[in-house]
Amino acid sequence: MDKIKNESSAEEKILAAAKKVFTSKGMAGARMQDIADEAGINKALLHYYFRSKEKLFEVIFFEAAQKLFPRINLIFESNSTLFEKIEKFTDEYITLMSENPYLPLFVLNEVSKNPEVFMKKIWGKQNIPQPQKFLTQIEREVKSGNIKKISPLHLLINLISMCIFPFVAKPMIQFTLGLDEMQFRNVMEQRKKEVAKFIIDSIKK
Amino acid sequence: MDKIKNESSAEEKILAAAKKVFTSKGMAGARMQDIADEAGINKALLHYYFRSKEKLFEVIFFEAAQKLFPRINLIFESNSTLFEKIEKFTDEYITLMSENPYLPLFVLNEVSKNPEVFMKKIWGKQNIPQPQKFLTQIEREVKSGNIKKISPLHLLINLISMCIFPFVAKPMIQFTLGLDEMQFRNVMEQRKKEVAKFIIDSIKK
DNA sequence: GTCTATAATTTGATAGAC
DNA sequence: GTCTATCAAATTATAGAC
Repeated sequence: MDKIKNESSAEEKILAAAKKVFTSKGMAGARMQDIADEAGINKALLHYYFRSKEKLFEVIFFEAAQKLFPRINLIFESNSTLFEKIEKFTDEYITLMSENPYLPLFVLNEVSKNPEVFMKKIWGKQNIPQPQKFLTQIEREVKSGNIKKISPLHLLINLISMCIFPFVAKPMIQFTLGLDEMQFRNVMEQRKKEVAKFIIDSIKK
Repeated sequence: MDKIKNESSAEEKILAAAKKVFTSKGMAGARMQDIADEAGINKALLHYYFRSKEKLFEVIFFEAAQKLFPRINLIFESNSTLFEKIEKFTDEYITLMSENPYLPLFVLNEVSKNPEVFMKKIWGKQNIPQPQKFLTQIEREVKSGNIKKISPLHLLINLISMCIFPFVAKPMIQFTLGLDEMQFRNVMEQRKKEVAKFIIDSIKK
């Protein structure tokens, strides 16, 4: 129970190192030796705590996937108004991505390399995003004439695209626009409001 | 999946096979044996035509990268009006991505794993996207009061995000929205007009 | 040019001392 | 729990026959 807080345990060091190596190199590109070096421990110790590379990867991947997805539901299923949901989503989601910039590309890439496994293991439970309520709400707002006529599906895709893509294309954006780390962070900070404003401007009457 | 034609030369068969394997598994995950099998030839022949795995990868990667990027410039640097450029960009770009759905994730992923090499080798020449003209055009339209006040930078990021992201997140979107291949294609076809309309609705006065 | 066989290297995983 | 040493399998690359 009484752990010295400054020193993390071997298991914690391994998990932190594995997260760093897997998210930057991917499952196929990561080396157990890289993770051991990064954790400052021996390679054999990885197998002592986590049976295999695949087991270790799954721990990191599922933690990442759950960070990326389920929070969407909390917003979609709340009782806020449409505009409130849009503002809340952009703010919270871009905040989350800013804290884990490598996460979206890592998860999307691994998912696309193994869609079947992804579906079964991650969303076999209760984590499936249920955008239906959000889609229905948009349709209702359109029909009641509160917003312009727009496809709920495309509005949803637009919202998510504008929040996540900048992190997927981070190195590309930084290079083409000549942004250093701090400038990139600032631009993402601005987007929390800019994206919501952009969307609302497009759909409000 | 495309069958590799019997009458094409060995080199062509290898390139087609390498494209398929590399874009689906990435550099680290691809196996020379996979490529040889896919091409219907022997593994040694890969090394006869292309010295090493890395050389073969570079051919595929640079071809893919050039398909993804330089066409942007043609639109950005044309003399069309802002609205025309937006409509042209969404239409042409989504068409291009629909023809190569695996390309964006492949390129973005490999770029992020090696940003330095990417910068030097791909854009050391004349292929660097020059969005400056487009950004200036937006600023001019804002100042002259033709469109709403908006950050040119964020408008550019929004435009590209909405065009490319759906292909990066293709498996995720298909699963959460329950779309088969044909339905996904149809949704992307709709987006050619929907995205342009969405943007123009947001910025027009 | 294309193949079979094999070398050389990398890498995930284990054995066993402490 | 942690280490060193080592195995076994996978994988890139080459040699040499045809």
